[in-house]
Amino acid sequence: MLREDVTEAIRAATFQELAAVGYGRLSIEAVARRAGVGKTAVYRRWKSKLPMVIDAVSEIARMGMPVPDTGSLTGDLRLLLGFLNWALRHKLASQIIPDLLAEAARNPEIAATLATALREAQRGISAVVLKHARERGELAGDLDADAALDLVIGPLYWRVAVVRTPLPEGHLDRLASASAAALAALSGGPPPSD
Amino acid sequence: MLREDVTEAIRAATFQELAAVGYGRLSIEAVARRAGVGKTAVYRRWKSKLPMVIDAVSEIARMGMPVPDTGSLTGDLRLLLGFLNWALRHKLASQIIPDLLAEAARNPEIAATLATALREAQRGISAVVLKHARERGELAGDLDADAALDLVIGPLYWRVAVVRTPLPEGHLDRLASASAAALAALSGGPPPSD
DNA sequence: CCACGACGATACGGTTGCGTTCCGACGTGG
DNA sequence: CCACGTCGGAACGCAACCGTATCGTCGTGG
Repeated sequence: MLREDVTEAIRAATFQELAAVGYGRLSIEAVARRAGVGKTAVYRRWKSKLPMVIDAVSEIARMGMPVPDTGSLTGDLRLLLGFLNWALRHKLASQIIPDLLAEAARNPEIAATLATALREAQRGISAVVLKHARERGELAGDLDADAALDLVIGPLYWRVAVVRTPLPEGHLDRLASASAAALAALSGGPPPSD
Repeated sequence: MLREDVTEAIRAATFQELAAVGYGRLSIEAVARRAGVGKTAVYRRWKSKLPMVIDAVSEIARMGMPVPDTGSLTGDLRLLLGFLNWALRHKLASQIIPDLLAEAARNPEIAATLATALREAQRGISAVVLKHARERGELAGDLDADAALDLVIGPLYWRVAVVRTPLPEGHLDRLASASAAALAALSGGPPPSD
């Protein structure tokens, strides 16, 4: 009974509004205005702005990250970093993600949504990549998966979404091999002797 | 002529309000209310909320990060990470910093303030630590200082300020040695052979 | 062909914050 | 002792947004 094209227009407007003013300042009036619909259409779908935003985010978060399998840990990491860089550089995402992550510190529902939408997917991929590396003998077995994820994602997120400085040529390649070395050191240090 | 205790009360209230509702929702009325002063006292000092926030942030950002010199790269990194962890875990800072960093993507003045307040200090310390490590022969000479900073700060910031998961016992120690390995790999890879 | 329901538009009263103005109280310096 | 400027408090008109209600329109299913 609800028209899907209207729903989609509202979702798109929600993203643009989130990027423009952030969750804190986001107003349903502005979303409806931008979507070219009446406020009625919005309130008919969601009770307030929180479920509206959560729905929009959940919708987009089904974009699956590809699971890399290049044959080497450094190569897998390079693909992951490339994808992450591509996603974070998209204009809307680079504004919205840090904003929602900051808001998640105040809002448990947003935190839960982002946790399932972003981090669970990351975790699954990370587990596969690490398992392959272990099978190849590139890593020892006793690796903390969370810490490994920090070491791979942290530097690029910090650079792209926080510092927002352009990446020099070849940066992702160097980052991938540096992260591989960090993982090796973390896993007990078989290849690098320290 | 302006009473300094009032100014300080407003600054403190600004931080608490920033942590509670974020920059987007921060209102001068709420700050004055929380500080127990009249709106007059605020407008007498700053023209609007942007200069008020910038002044408060600039004020607090004079907290110098200590320059570590433990005799080893891993030890220096461990001290840096310990300080960063301590700062980021403070209740107000952990809410305010991600919020302002997200807002900085929209607001050049906030971006500039944070850049000088946070990143210039980091950069100076990073330069000293890397110089020491080079003199000790722990790193090769051709190291990109920005990339090095990403590798050290990124994982911890991601974990503490974004994921917000408790750090297990010994995590900072492992992170410090893993980061040292990453820096070695990045600098051309003399100690770890790759 | 008709009833139903979603649609955009408009208006409503209520709340919040803006930035300004005026007030009486206080305290400090001349 | 008096003038000045800051203080907290209150009120102002204005704007934005809330959530709800009420229109007439339009497309679809019965």
